[in-house]
Order: sequence, then structure tokens, then C-alpha cells
Amino acid sequence: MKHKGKTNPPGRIKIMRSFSALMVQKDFHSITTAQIAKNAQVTEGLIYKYFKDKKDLLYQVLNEHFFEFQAKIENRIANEKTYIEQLEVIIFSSLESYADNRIFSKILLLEVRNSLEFFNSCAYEMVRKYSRTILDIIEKGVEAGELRPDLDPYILRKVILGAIEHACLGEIIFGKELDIDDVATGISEIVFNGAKA
Amino acid sequence: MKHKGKTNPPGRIKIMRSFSALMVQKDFHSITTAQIAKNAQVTEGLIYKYFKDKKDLLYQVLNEHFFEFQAKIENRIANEKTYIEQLEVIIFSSLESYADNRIFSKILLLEVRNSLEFFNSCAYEMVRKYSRTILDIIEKGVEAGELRPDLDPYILRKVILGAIEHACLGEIIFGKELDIDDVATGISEIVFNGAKA
DNA sequence: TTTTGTAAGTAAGTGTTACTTACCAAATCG
DNA sequence: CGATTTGGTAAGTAACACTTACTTACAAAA
Repeated sequence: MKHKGKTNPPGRIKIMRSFSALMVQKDFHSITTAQIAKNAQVTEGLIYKYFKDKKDLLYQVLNEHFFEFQAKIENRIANEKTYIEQLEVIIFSSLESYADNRIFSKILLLEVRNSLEFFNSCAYEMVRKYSRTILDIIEKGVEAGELRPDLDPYILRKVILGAIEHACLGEIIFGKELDIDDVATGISEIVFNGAKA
Repeated sequence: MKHKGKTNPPGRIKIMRSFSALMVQKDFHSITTAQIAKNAQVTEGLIYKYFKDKKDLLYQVLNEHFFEFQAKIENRIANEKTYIEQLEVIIFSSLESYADNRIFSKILLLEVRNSLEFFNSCAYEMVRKYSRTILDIIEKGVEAGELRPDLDPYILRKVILGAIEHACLGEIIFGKELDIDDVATGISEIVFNGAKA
């Protein structure tokens, strides 16, 4: 039987919540469908009514969290005047969002990337949108003369995204605390003004 | 029966080769022990004579490739005079090594990080060593006045490592070609001179 | 030369796991 | 009302990672 997904029945919600809770404790592969079901107080079969497979459940949980992430950032960007300030907001807000939402971060940065299916999921569409936003700002920044004209916007994006993601890794993996203000301004300083004395 | 791992019997080599070959085609989890064994022309049981489990096989393959990676980089650093040049060499060589050795990159950047076991493996010890080398150079660079005195060495390291890793992702995941020279000089330009006009 | 120990490899399991099929009961709606 | 859809269950099944018990080969010690 196919579900069109228009409603959001309690079973479905319970499954997603159960899965999210388990993701805090262990990695995706060591979570079993039996555990998810038991924890959600439903039968294993119900998982497959709402989700194509275990990975689909992962992607949908990720997707749900993505809305928060993106909404918060886009609101904040609107308040900034210069393109550099906008990028600084992105760096700060991304770090903050990753820190506030460990399950989201863990899924996005550590769990989904190893399987190609993800890149056809709608969760990945949101990654691309976010990524595109950054590129747009960089390109406008170059046009406006805020950023160096010889700059490759794609490479600057790589540096910014890479720095953000790498900064979160220790936090996600080992549960280390991160001083977001320090790290955000540190990254911005290096990226915009350079590390050279 | 326990193996002390002093010798390197043909069966063990065949298993590792078989696994490496399969890793080119698919992701870790969709490779089965049956396939590994069949491909290596040994029985499934033999895998467990030489490797604790499937993940241990993954870590050991990673570890083997790590030697190449590290040896190449350390030789090259020795030839550079300034600390900034050393860091530039690291950026270039890392990109090059990742590009030359996709299985290694795929395992290190996409497969091992999601499970905590990895961080107790000896492969992770090598990551730390590599990471430590970068930090040392940065600290010396600050002392020598090449890099800004107010710089947080840990954050610069995050930016460099993050940029390198992120730059490789597209390549690893989608098999895109990467112009290493362009990307390496692009990253260096941004990191050392800044993106600001 | 026989004994002994052990490394290399095999064959045939076993318990779990993700996922399927068939069914039920209660809403929903033409 | 009767038909269909929705939310949910129970009992499977094939495939998987991993184990156990065994065989052969062979080198060093007795």
C-alpha cells in the first residue's frame, strides 16, 4: 500500500522521534529497525509504511531539521548591508545551527555522504540551495568590489564551507564544546583578511 | 586462533586487494563479505582470521595507503624555506594525494568518521600526526613573524584542512576532475592574503 | 625420524538484520 | 449503505556479518 504523505499520522511522528533520539547515542548503522520500532512503540512493519527504507528515514529526519537551519540563516542575512557582512553572518549562523542541532549535523556531515542515493534526495536539494546562496553573495561581492576581482568564487565557497564543516567535526564526533563567537570571527578574519602578517 | 600479524600471507593480501577494488565501485556498506571472499578467491571465514571485523579491514586498508600519503608530503616539506611555503606545499600535496588515491580519500573522508571505533584505530593516529605537523608549522610561522601574531593556530588549521577536504569532496563523490594547481593556489591566496579587495 | 606446534585455509553453520507479505479495523466518502 | 483508503499489526524471509570446528602443510624440536 502506498502512502501519499499528505497527513502526518502519530505512528510516523513517533518513528521519526525515536530514530532522532537513537541518533544522539549511536551511529546510523548500529541503530536497528527493531530498536526504532520498540522505542517508538510501534511494530517494525510500520516503518516501511512511511519510509522506503532505513536510509529514507534518515533523509527525511535530516530534511525536517533543514528547514530550521535555512530559515534562521536567511532571515539574518536580510539584515546585513555589505556582502562580506552577509558571509560573516552565514559563517556564524552555520556554526551556531550545527552546534544547536547535533543530530542534524551528525547526519549531514557524517552519515549521508557515503551513499550516492543521498544526492538524489530532496534533502540534498536543500544543501544545494544553501550552497547556491553563498555563491551568489560571493559573486555579488566581487562585482561590488568588496572582494578581490581575481577571486574564484567557487574556491572561496569551498574554503568557507570547508572551514565551517571542519570546525564542527570535533564537536560532533567527540562532543567537545565550541566557542562559536571565537571560531566564527577567527574564520572570518583569516578568510577575508588573510593569515599573512 | 589468533594471528600475530608478523607475516603477510597471500590470503590476507588477496582479501585487502579484493576489498580495495570493490571500494572503487561501491560504498563500504554495500560491499558484502561474500563478495570480498569470492573476489579474493578465498572463503569468507578467512577474512576473520586476519581482520577482527569488516570495519577492521577498512581501517587496515586505509592505514596502508596512509604511508604513501604521509611520506610524500614530509619529503616535500623539507625542501621549503618559509613556513608559508611549507603550508602551501601541504595544501598542494594533500590535494594531489587525495586525487591520486581515491580509495584512500573515500575511506578517510566519507566512510570511517561515522563510527567512534575509528578514533581508537591506528589509522587515526596517523591523521593526528599529520594534523600535528600542520599545527607545528603554523606555530613556528607565527613565532617567526610570517603569520599574524593574533592568529589562533587551531583555527587556521581548521580552515586549511577544511578547505582541502571540501575541495576533494566533489571529486570523490561525483568523480569530477579537479585542477589541483588552480585549487591549491586559489586556497593559498585566500588563506594567506585574504579574500577582501 | 618422529613428534609437536602452529599458521593457512576451509566448510558449514548461527543469530540478527533489513525488509516483505498478508491481514485487520476503523475512518472516510461517493 | 458499501467501497475504498488510512493507520496499524503479526508473522514471516532472504541475506548478511560473524563463529565454530575442522583440515592440511610444514617447520623446528626431541
